[in-house]
Parts: sequence; structure tokens; C-alpha cells
Amino acid sequence: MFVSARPSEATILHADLDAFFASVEQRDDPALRGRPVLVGGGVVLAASYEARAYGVRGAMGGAQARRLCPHAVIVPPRMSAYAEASKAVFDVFDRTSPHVEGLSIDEAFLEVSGLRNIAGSPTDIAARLRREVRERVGLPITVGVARTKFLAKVASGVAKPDGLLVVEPDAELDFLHRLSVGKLWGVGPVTEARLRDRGMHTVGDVARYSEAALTALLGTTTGRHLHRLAHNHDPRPVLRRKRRGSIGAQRALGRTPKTSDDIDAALTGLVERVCRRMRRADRRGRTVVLRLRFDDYTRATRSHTLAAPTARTSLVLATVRHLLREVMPRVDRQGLTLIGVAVANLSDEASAQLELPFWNAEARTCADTHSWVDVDPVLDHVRERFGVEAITRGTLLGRSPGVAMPTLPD
DNA sequence: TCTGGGGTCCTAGGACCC
DNA sequence: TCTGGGGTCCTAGGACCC
Repeated sequence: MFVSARPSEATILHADLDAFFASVEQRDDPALRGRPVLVGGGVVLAASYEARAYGVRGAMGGAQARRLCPHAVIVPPRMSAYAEASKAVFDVFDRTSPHVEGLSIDEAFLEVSGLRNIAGSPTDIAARLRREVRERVGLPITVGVARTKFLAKVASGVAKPDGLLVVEPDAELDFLHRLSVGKLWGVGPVTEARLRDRGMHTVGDVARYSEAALTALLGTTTGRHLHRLAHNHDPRPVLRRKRRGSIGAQRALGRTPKTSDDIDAALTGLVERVCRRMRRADRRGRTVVLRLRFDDYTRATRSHTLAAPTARTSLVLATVRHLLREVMPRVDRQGLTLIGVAVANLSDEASAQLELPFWNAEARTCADTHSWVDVDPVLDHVRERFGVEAITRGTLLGRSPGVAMPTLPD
């Protein structure tokens, strides 16, 4: 069912910082302004528009980027500077509208209907937003304005860099149907190739196919999604972002052979980083995920769901170590080039009440169904928390007599 | 052309329960 | 001995996004 209400006015803004990381570098170092700048040496994290003129793109390998643009200035990334700039920009967003949906570190949707009397037309608001970001944060930003999220996003893409584009309701289909299929949100290289094989090169081409034909080609969800977008049905409202569902870290290892000590050191560092971030955010997770990439760029994931959420380094580490042991034959055969750890299924209940039941339940899970998990960290925790030195593995699991199982103070 | 680091969502099969 | 349908959870992989 499509939502048929059609507000007569374009009131959704999509605001997107231009070449974000590179723009922050140019802002902070006047010597970089007007010059091609690449952030990140191994792989290009961001390329200034001066560098893009030479064909350099984000996610491109550093070697290729240097070939295309030999005189580019390469600067190392400064993530904390970008986080700070992002926060300042989002402060401007929040002052502009109560309805802000952040999409990533450098872009957001804003719903501005109902602000006409206080703040003017959507076009006025968008122009002022751009000015404020420029004046207060010193960064260029592009804004697309339309009736739907999808069109607003496409509009900002077309208007880049440092632009403003309003798609009026009566111009929507004309604008939309000329676009290349690759511009459709959710169409990546794989889907684009499939569409082009069938002769669909523009959004207008896609619009001539029935929903049934598209779902047969691409699956139910993607097919229906594309059919709707091609017909300009996008009723998704601007919502505040949900909290993130997972926290992870990964590291490329290069192609040189690694010893198991190398791998374990990398794994330990990643687990420590992830768990520290979880604790700082006061979040814990149940599903521990190990990600691997091999020499031939094939990938594997292994996961294990714990009985209760945790942010404890020792338990997460024990779990990923076990997961890794299970795939070691493949690692030995194919060579490891990337390793990652993530914890998903995040929850954020306060931890205190859950501590003991959690460890107890986890210990049981360890022993009953996954005898591999290292129960020692569990024991250490209970000993420390309850001052019960004599507690044993069997006691903890309720399997041997001895010290009474401590009960949780309420 | 060679590929970083952070995420999201979807699919599909199997286990398990009622 | 043979056996339905629905729901939820878990796992693995794939596509996509910035």
C-alpha cells in the first residue's frame, strides 16, 4: 500500500558535506586550499574536488590515485577532528529543525514542514543552513530539497559540490526518469549489472517494468523497493536514528604471511578496542562476530551468541579465539589479509543487576553447550566480586559441592 | 584496479518449540 | 510410524552505503 497523501510542497532536506575529510584538512591548513588533497595513503578515504578532477575517487587504492594525480598532497586521517566537525554540523542541523535523521558522519535528512511561519520556505531554510555551516564550521555543504527522502538525496548528489537543488513536485518524474539506474538508492554494482543486462539503463526504463518482473529478477524486497522508487513512491518519514546495532573494529593485515602470534596479537587489540568502546557507550552485546578476508578476497564470518550480553574483554576474546580456531584450516590454506571483530545484538540495560545471573548463565552455557569457552574469566569475576576465593569451576556450574553459590543482593 | 574501516539490511536454512 | 503449520532464534553469506 502506498501512502497516497501528497503534500504539495518539497519539505525534506538532504544535507551532505562535500568531500568531508578532505574539506576539514583544507579548512585547517590554508596551504592545502585549492590543491588536490587525498586523505589516507593506503586507500583514499576522501579526495578533494581538485583531486577528483583527475579521476581520483574515494575507496581507490593509493597507488592508483597517485598515478592519476601525482602532485596530490596526501595527508593522514585525523578521525577526532572529523568527529568534532561532524558534531558542530549536527548542532546546526538540530537548530534548524526538530526532525533530524542522521545517516552517517557527514549527512542527514531534515524535515522542515511546519516551519514556514517561523523560518521561511524550505528553500530559504536550506540556503540558511548552508550559510550557517559555512560560517560556524567553515565547511562546504550541499543540500537537496524534495518531497521524498530519495529524491532529496538524489538532488544533493546532482547539486554537488557546494550547491543547492530544489526538486519541485511538478518536476519530479521528469527529474527522476532521466537518472541512471546506478543512482537509485540500494542499487550497487551487482544489481546495476542485472538491470543493464535486461536493458534497463535509466530509472525511466525501470519504471516501465511491472513489480512482478522486478521481483522475479531481483528478489521480493529489492524488486518492490526499486519499483516504488522508480514510480516516486517513497513514503518513508524522517525519523530520529535508532541506536546502532553493533560495534566493531577491523584491521587489514597485508599479504605477508602471518604467524599465529601475529594473528592473535591483532585479534587481542581489536577486542580491546571494541570492548572499550562498548563500555564507554554503556552498551553490551550478546553476539560475537569474527570477520575474515583471505588472499583471494573471499570472506568468511563466524559468530556465536552468548547467553547474556557482555562488554568484558576476556569473554569476548575467549569467544573469538575459539571461532578463529574453527576456521584455522581455511586461514592456513588461503592466507589471511583482514581480520575483524564485532559485537552485535547490543543492549544497554544498566549492568549491575545482571552481573551475577549473567555470569552464572554464561558459565552454564559455556560448560553445557560450548565446552570450549574459557570459563576462567567467569571464575575470576565471581571471585573478585564476591570475595569467594574457594569457588571452583564445578561450584560455579552447580555441579560440585563446596562453597554455596553466592546469591545476588537485590 | 586493487581493495580501509565503519556500519546496515536481507535471505535462507536449520534447530527448536508449540 | 508418520507427520502440519507457524513462530522465533541462530548462523553464514551477500549486497550495499559512506
